[in-house]
Amino acid sequence: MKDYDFKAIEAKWQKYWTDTNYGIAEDFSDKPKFYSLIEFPYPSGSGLHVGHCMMYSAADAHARMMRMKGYNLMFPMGWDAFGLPTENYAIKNKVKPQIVTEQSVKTFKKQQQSIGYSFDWSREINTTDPNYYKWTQWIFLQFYKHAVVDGKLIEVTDDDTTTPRLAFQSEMPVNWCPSCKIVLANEEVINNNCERCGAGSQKRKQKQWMLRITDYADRLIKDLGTVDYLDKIKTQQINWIGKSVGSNIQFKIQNSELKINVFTTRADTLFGCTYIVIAPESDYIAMVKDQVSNIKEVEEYIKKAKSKSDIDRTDADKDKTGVKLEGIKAINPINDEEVDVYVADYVLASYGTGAVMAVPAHDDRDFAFAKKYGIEIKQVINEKIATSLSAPRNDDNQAFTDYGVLVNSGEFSGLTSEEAKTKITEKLKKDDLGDFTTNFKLRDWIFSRQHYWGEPIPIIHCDKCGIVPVPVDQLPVTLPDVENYEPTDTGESPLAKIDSWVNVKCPKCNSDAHRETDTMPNWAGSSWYFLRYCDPKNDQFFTKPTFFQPEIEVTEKDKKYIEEFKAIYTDLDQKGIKTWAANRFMLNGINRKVWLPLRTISVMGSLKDLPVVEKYVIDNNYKLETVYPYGKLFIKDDIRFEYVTFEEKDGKLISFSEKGAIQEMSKNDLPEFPLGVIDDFHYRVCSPEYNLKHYKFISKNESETRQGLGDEEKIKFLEEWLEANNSKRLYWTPVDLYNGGPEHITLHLLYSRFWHKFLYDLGVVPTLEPYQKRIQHGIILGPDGQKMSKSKGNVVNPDEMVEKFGADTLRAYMMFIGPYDQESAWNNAGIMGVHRFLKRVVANSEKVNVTKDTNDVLVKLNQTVAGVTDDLENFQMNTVISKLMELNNLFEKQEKISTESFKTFLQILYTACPHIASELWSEIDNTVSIEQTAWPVADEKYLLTDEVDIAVQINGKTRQIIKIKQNASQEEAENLAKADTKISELLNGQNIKKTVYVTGRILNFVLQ
RNA sequence: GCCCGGGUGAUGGAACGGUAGACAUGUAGGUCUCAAAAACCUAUGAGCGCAAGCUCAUGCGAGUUCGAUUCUCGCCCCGGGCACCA
Repeated sequence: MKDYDFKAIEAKWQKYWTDTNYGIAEDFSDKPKFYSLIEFPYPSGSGLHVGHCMMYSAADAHARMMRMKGYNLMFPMGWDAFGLPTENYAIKNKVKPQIVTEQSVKTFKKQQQSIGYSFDWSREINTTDPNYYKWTQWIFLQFYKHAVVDGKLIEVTDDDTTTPRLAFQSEMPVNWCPSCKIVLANEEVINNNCERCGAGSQKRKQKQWMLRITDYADRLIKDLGTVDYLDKIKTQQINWIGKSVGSNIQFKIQNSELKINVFTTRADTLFGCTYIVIAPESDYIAMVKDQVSNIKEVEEYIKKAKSKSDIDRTDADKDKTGVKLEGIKAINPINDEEVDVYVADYVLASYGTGAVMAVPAHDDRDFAFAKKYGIEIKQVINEKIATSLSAPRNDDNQAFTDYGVLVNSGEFSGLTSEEAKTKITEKLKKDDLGDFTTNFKLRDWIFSRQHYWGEPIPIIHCDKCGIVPVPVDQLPVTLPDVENYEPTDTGESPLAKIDSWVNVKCPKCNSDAHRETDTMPNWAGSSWYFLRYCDPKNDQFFTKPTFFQPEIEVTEKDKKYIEEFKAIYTDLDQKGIKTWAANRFMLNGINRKVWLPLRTISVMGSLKDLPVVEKYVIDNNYKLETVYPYGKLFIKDDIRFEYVTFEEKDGKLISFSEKGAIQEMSKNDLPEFPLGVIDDFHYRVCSPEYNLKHYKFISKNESETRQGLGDEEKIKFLEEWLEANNSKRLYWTPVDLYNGGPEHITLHLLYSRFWHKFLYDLGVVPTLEPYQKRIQHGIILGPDGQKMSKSKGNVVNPDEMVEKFGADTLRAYMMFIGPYDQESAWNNAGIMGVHRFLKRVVANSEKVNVTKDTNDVLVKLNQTVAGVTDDLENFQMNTVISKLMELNNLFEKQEKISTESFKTFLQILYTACPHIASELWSEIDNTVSIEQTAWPVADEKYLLTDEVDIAVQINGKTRQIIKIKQNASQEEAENLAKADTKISELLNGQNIKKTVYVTGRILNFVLQ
């Protein structure tokens, strides 16, 4: 029997892939592009984790299939190498972090290559490479040089000190980790402890660089509607941003000019307000100080509150405390009632206005506080159902926090909460005592770190000129060599000690100045790395052109169409009908595919008077008729559009491609869009202006000077432009599939989406969102079901597994271990089973011969091809392997296996186990190597077999299995079933009330 | 408290509303061996039965259906995220 010498086989094929440049993606290929991105690792000294292997193995299998399917696939790898562990190692061992990083990268790369992942090594990037971080710094400078004003990105001149820049310095109470000696971002503080080392964090005030992510908060929520992420991921992002729509309401302070501004989402409860509360840190305290008679007591309380740790402050269960401000009263602007003012630490200074109106009857927190301090509880909302029994419920021991109908609210009594929120705020607005407003939980991003191993912030401080950005042509600002990497106790970065680096001349006035010594957090480099892969060696990466951004203007005509489509889609929604369409834009052969809801195309078509969707036939059996002339490009405003619509035929979606060829699509290929009523946002996505904005690739100046040109000339201009060196980025983006860990779905994903939107506004990236689709892998636990950790001694080392069982076994086991997105525990017996499977494959290869397979084998083979293709596309990796095992088990039972069948089996096995599949293939066929072959397609003929087993049921219970022609009629089936002795006995003499027959599945006799 | 997931044999897990438990592990018995390992074969949800077969089984309780692991409602438990965010 043949030996399975995996070591020799794997070495041989890994060398072959390197020699033949397998995995290197081609820029501007004629093939359709597919950008498959996996999160790049932090190269730690301890080497690759099996969790990495899980993601790489699955993504590599998918990538290899996509290449065989004819895609020009980019599957790059790089290193997110700035960060604390490296710095800490450097401090401890007195080694340069650069050296530590280099060694770790070497280890990682060697490990990845030993498992045979087909990364495009020609695009390898490293965030610590000055040629890389030059552009991280460039982006930072753009943040500094720009501001969002009235929803539009504008440039800010260097001497402008008033416009709120997107990167700015601020004296901030920051989270200080006394152990790491570092300022932590809010997001890095978990339960008041440092996310890295677990030490308790402290509050400190320090000047920090900040990024104004809050200016993008709304768009970060809205644009989630255009991408294909799991609901779970979308909700988590939405919750994190925490948008809250409400009102600001002003309470005048009696005998004073001062007004206290409060934020509330429940303006409808304003009549029930019996006191107001301000946060201990609030600036209002200083403003009212002189009028407060018990100011000593108040200051004492504030001091105490500030000294409490966040964990005590934010524990919702703890007893509420506070102090009344004696001597002052606030005036409720809706009814001019006097209410007391309290200071209490259950109100946060950092959210809203730092002050709230308290309505104890309708808010749990206010209720608890009012009970404790004996404050009046005034009922103003009744439950809708209980309107007739208008008895107040002041004695209950909880607040009624739902919406209802207003009572005791003057002219507003009888309104619903929803109505009253608007009406009350409108009235206040008239009196200049309130307005509608929106708040976010998301805070601006603290972007400074006081460490060595990060990108230097490219800023120079000059005594005369103030903050001066480093001129772009002087980038990168590189890290100097340092003797000692320890951060200073003053909270400054170790860079501050390097005089030769710090002291520079001001680029503006040439007088003495000094460099910013803070560095960036390690979220910086990872916020745009996927762009660099597209064009990793370009030293003019983010330069011209700036894209023209037209104003979005809604015309009367547009409004009419919005109404029209609102009606249509509301109707479709109510019927529970879902619609999809793909919209593909062709630009000089560059294929940009955007999946959009059908209505998008409709709206676009209508607005531009294009007959895309002309007729709807809406009845019980929904049918959509498209009359768009398929295959024809048309040109509008510099853009070549091409529509691809889908039609449902015989339960399958048929797409009409540009060449007029009909291509079948699986429904799974298309994301489902929730069909809600079109709002302003959907309109914007749908509007042609929006899409123009998306795909306009010429500079504003160019556009203005070229307005007189004909379409042909414009296209020519575009073609020329695309040949310019920036176009690789446009060719590859957006990322079609982004694969990563669950731990990154709030921070990294949010940050990189924010950067991308900013870059989009700058006009240097062509898409609104960086990632079209995001999936995530589950975590691999140790054999004991615990999280793997060195201290628990349950770490599985991938090197050992490769040594013991081979790379193919490890890869296949990583796919087989469990559902891709769920956590799974490592099982040593499990990997043995997979290894056994591969040994059996090798054994079966000896039975390959010129022979004809039985129908059973051909049926199973084709089912496997169809099933595995589907599973790989959906990352259902565990069933990919089990289906291969099933087929192999069937092969085992055969005397001989035909060459053709075995070759097909090897092609699909190749995705998971490329080494052994390549080897066995080369033994059978030396004319072409396996990775050059086209992905097999299941033969329909074998998917529908002549004979099938169907279940015969009586009253829904299976009583017999009979063999029957696949497409037998109900009559034939019934006769055959009744001829069966068991069935006939059971049916004997009984009345058949009804018969249900599902072709090829079941036959059910209902008796009685 | 709020928002997402998820509950199926001894175990990891499969099942377009249509034969529940594929595939793998484990266990038991067997073949081969002086013996063991490896490999291979057989059995393996529970209960009843000599057998044919029957009954019960997908967290619990209802509902829709000829038929529910799958859809709907209520409840219980587990995991993840957010959490005094007004």
